[in-house]
Amino acid sequence: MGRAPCCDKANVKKGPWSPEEDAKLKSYIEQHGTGGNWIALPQKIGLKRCGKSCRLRWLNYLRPNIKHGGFSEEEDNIICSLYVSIGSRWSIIAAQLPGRTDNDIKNYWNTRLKKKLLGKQRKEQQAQARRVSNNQQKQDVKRETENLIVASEVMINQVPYWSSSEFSSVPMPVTNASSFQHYGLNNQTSLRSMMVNKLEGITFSNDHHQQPQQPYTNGCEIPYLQDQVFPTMVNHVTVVSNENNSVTYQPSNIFQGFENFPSDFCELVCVNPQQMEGFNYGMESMDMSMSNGGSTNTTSTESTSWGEMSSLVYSPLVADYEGCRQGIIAQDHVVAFEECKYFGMQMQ
DNA sequence: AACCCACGCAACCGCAGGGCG
DNA sequence: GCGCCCTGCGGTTGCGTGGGT
Repeated sequence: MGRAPCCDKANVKKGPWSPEEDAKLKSYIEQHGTGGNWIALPQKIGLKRCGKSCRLRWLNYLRPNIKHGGFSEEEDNIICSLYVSIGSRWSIIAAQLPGRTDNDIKNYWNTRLKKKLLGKQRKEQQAQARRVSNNQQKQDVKRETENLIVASEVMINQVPYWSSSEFSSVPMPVTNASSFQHYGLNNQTSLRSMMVNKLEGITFSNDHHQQPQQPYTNGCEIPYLQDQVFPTMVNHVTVVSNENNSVTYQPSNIFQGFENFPSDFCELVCVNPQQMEGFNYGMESMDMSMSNGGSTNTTSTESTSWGEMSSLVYSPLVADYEGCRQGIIAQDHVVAFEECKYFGMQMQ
């Protein structure tokens, strides 16, 4: 017993649409609308097409104000930043790009942007491999590799770090994809306003070398960056004991709920973990800490200043891409990404 | 000129989720 | 609560085309 077909496949034409079919469909919908029933539409028009096919044709091609090809640098930026933020949620990404369809963006990403970014990433890796020639750097690589192994094991086992007994008593912040829907964050404007609202009362510091404890309105504190090895997707929450014995919680894993987060990124993390440094909390103007493998140990002598981190404001994968770098600077096209990170911290 | 291959794009397929009886 | 129907979405496929040999 399979699912009933949506149409009589024997009497349905498949393949490319002819100009006549396009004209029929377009004129009918412009005059009568879809009637809320795509399945019945082709019969009304006299088209031997599946209703789903009609819908697709209309949405992706015949609909007014559709743009095809010729993606601008600005659109590239938006796509990159949103992909980093939410993954392959093409319909959401398309909603931020007037005149673009999810199918178009998906194709554009798969055929161009992905290759472009991965190509740059590989070049970076090769260049870095050449740079790693002195002993100190070799030691760094060894250390980071060890951390990668630990992180990779966790990722492979898919055991959320917060499920460990170590964190069992810690109220874990949760952010997931549905959070966006819950807050009606279906467009950039609402995302932005949401962010603005949430940021009220928060003081930002541009001097990342200071050690302020920026109080949050919800009582959460943002500790000074004390140590940093390399953050990974599994390395997002730390309990930090401060000098005054108060406890602060670090931001959450922003990918919770994004189980299908792009494999490209997993690949990149595994291949070149250090490249992912700063990926998660690279908010340029917020003091947020990185910590070591989710450990509560904050006594490491290794440290990375926010001055360094600010150069990794964004996923290096994307940051490698000049267009996206510009987008970061402009701060206009990374709203969703920042909010993903921000919600990871705020929605506790 | 013929063939091969890679690429880009349009379209298809299957699944998930919501609405409704 | 259950099942059916429909829509929407994301992944995948297949065809057309252009460049290289």
